[in-house]
Amino acid sequence: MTNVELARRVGLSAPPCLRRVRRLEEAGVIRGYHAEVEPAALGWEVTFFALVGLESQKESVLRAFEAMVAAWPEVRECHMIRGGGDFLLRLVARDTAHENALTARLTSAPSVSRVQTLQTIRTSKDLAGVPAEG
Amino acid sequence: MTNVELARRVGLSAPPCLRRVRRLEEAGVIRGYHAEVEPAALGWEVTFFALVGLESQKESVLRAFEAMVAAWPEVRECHMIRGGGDFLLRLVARDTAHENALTARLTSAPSVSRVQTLQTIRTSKDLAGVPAEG
DNA sequence: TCTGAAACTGCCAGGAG
DNA sequence: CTCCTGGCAGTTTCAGA
Repeated sequence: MTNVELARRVGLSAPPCLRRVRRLEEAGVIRGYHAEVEPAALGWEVTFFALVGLESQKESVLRAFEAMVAAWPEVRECHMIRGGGDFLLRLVARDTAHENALTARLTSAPSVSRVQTLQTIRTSKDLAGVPAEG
Repeated sequence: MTNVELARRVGLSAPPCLRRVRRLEEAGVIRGYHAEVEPAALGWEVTFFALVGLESQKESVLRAFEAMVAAWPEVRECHMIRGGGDFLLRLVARDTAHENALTARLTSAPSVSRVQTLQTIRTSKDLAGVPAEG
């Protein structure tokens, strides 16, 4: 969207509207801008999640796991879960074989004691970010 | 990013670069553009996931559940999970009390038999979309 | 290559603290 | 009185043909 279009929608002239956006960017409220792509069109047919349990809850072990998956491009998200030594990952794979390979790599990774894959059949809702002023 | 900046990065002049982008948009490879915002800055302090099990695997029940959470603004994602009658949700909440209320609403919703909340302690990786040509 | 439009920069005015 | 915020005008750059 152009700035003048945005200004028109919020009922403001263009320059102060642009200044507001700049302020939001510098304040970190707006972290950036992205193009939203179609995964299947780029050859990423499978999206799945993985619940990973580690053998230890030591901070060094947790950090090591996070560093490992940070280097895997197929891992898109890594969330530490309350309750001790568990992570929820979102991964993408080119096909089912690729997905199996990724799961195997996770299972055999250091300090990993348990891997539960959550394969998505269909996604009925997929919105980014948060509600617009709820 | 401006088109000329994009063209410079990919080593192309502006007009053909723009034509390529337009083709990707029309082909559906690029679904749209959006700003990435900081949830905490807008008052959404808590992000959590929920694994929801339903009492039935009947399609009508699944659709009814999807329709229900589609109307909840706090539910940002809803993925049906292979294995039968399970869903993985991503939710945001204003605070812990709000989170508890959302969990309670889920637990007491029609056809819901089980709710396991996955509260995120920290997120070490959070990338949108898919790898850029992996 | 060329034209219209949009992004951006000063400067000024008005209102709230 | 000062600061914040919005509007106006001019310049530069970009989008689109």
